[in-house]
Amino acid sequence: MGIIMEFEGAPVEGVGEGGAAGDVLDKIFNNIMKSNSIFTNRDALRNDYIPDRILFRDDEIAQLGQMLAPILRGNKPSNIFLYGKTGTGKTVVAKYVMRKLSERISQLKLNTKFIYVNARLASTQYKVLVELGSQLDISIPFTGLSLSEASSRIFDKLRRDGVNVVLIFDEIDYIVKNYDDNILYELTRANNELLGGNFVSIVGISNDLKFKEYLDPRVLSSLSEEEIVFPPYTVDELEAILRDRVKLAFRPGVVSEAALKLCASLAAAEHGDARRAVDLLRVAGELAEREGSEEVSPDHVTRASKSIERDRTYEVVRSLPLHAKLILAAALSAPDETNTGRLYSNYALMAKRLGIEPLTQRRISGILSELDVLGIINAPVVSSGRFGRSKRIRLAVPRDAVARALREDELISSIL
DNA sequence: CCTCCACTGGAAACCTAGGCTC
DNA sequence: GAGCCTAGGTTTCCAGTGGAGG
Repeated sequence: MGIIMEFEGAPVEGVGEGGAAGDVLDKIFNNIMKSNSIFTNRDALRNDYIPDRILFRDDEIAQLGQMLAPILRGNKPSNIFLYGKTGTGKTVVAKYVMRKLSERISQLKLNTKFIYVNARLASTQYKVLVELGSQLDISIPFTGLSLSEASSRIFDKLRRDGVNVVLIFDEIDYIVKNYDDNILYELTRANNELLGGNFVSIVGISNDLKFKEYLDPRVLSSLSEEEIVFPPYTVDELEAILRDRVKLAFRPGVVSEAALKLCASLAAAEHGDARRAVDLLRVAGELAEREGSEEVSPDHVTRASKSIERDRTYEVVRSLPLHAKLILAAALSAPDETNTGRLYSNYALMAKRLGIEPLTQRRISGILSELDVLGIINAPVVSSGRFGRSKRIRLAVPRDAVARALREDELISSIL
C-alpha cells in the first residue's frame, strides 16, 4: 500500500532542483516555525473538532442525554432519530454526548460501545457492515458475503462478548435513498436475535427532513421511537459560536470584528450552517497567515468563500469514477448548456478515442442524475415540446476547478 | 386539442469479483 | 478446485410523458 501525500492549498511555485530550492523551503519552514503564528490552536477550527461547550444546544444535549441514559444501568435505550439541516449541530451534539457517556461507561466498567458510521463514506449497505465490523474488530471481507451473513457475524461476536452497542449512524438518508432499508431492518431486528440482555441501539442522523417517507413503516416505527429536531442557527447565534471558536483558535485581536460578522452572515444565508461558518473562518485564517498578515480581514473571508467552493469541487471531482469524469470532460468541451443526447455522443467519442468501451446512454442518464445530486452539475428534466424531453445540463461549479481535477487523471488529461 | 420527439426512469436480466462448502 | 451464492454495477427493454408546433 503506497503513501499518498496531499498538499493543501496553493502549490508552491518555483521549487526545482538545485540551490534556490533550499532557500524557498527554508523560508516556508521558518514562517511555519515562527512562534507568532496568528493561530494558537488551529484544530479548534477543524470540522471534526468537538468543543468542550456547545452553544445554543443545551436542550438537545439534555434530551439526547436523557434518552441514552438507560445504558448506564445496562438497559437498552430507545432508537433515536436526529434531524435538521446541515451545520445545525446534530453530529457535534451526538459526538459530544457520546464522549461524555463513554467516560461514565469506562468508570462503571460497562461493556457498551459507541460506534460512529457515516453513510456518505460507507455508501453501500455492505460497506456499512464492513465499517461496523472493523470498529468491533470483526473482519468482514469487502465482498463475498451476503448482508445477512455479514450482520449475523457481527451479532454473534456481540453475543459472545456480551457487548452492547450504540450505533451513531450519520447521514443515514444516503443509503436509504440509494438502496432500500434492509440493513436498517437487520439492525433494528438485532435485538430479537441478541438474547441475554444485549442490545444494539441506533441514533440515526439525517439532513433530509423528508427522509422518513422512504422508510418501510416497520423500520420507521422502531427507528424513530424518539426524535430530536435541530433548528437552524440564527445570525446572532452563529456570531456567538464564532466568537467562542476565535478565542480558542486565534491569538487575541487577530480576527477583526467585521470579518467575524461576515462569516456569520454568509453562513446564515445558507440556512444557518455553523460548519460553513467555522470553515470560512479557518480558511480565511489560513489565507491571512500564508500572506503574513497580522489580521484576518473581511477580504480574506470573501476570498475564503470562493476558495472553499473550488476546493470542494476539486475534491469531489477528483474522487469520481472514471466514466463520471469522462462525462464531465465531455461537458467541459461542450457549450455551456447541453442535453443528454448531445452530451452522450460527445462522451462516447471521447471514450473511444481513449480506447474505453462507452457505457450505455441509460447508464449515463443515471450518472448524470447522481452528479446532479452531488451538485456538480445542474440537470433538470425539461421538455422542448416537439423536440423531445431531456435533461438540460449545465455545470454548477467553476469550470477551472473541474478542469484542474480532471487533469489529475492521467488518462483523461491526455485528451483535455 | 392532438401529435410526436427524445428522452426518462422503472424493472428485470446479466456480469463480475469474491467468499463459502464440500 | 468445482460449483454455488450474493452485492453492486451495468445493460436491455420498454411504457410513459411535457409541451411546442401544428
